[in-house]
Amino acid sequence: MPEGHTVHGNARDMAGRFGGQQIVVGSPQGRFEDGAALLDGRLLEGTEAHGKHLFAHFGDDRQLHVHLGLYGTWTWGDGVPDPPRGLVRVRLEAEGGWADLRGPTACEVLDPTGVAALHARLGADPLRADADPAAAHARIARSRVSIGALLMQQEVVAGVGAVYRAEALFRAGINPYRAGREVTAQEWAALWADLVVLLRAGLKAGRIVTTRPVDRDRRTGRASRADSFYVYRRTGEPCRVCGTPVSYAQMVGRHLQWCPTCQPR
DNA sequence: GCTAAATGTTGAT
DNA sequence: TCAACCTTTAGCT
Repeated sequence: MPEGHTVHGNARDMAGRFGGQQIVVGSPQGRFEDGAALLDGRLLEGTEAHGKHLFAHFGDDRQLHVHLGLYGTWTWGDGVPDPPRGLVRVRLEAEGGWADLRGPTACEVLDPTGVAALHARLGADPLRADADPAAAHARIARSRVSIGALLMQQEVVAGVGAVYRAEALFRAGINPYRAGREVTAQEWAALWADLVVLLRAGLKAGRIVTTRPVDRDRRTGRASRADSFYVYRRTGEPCRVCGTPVSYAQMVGRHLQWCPTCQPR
């Protein structure tokens, strides 16, 4: 699931596999031929993620920027890759193996100006050491927009998507319709701290799990995929904490679930 | 094994 | 406001 934790994992994996090597860059699909030519044969100096955006540094003057969107995926492997199957936008090859990118929303080569502009419009990323949660709170504290909508704005908090939004608000006991300016500094501090915990756990596990271990096994005696969340995709099912049926609405064009008892208006 | 829906953003209309 | 992206996964049969 490509929320921020996925992209940070991509950056980590890409650096581990290709960092410091000369990369053969191609676009078997053909849609990125011009960009690939700008990177082909250059040294991959490092990678980073900011929210859901991946940056691969191919020298001082150019970076590969990728946003997976809803469908995009990276596939990795050792040795020599098979002939491309399906629509491979980008293929990277080096001694460290190969990587294929399919279905991204954004895939482009940026110069330092473009990179700076992109970072400038992205907000606090719970997985970055340089994140500025105070700046995020400054925006939230003067906004009449709901906290559920604000968490989805990448210029406020970078890396949170529909899953982390629903789950973090549940764990904080905050109703998603509450206006940003009605979230106290203390509540924001706790919410931010929890996002750091949740995204770090997601990065480590490779998938999103927000339920505490004690909450997982209580009923069935075993952990399952459905037990990974408190409310996300559990509309109408009993809240794991209080039993109230989980509510559903669309907010900012995305699914949102919450418990009307644990997260009162 | 098949179908429908999904984690998200961009660019066209 | 809507289509594109065109993969993965959950949920059926």
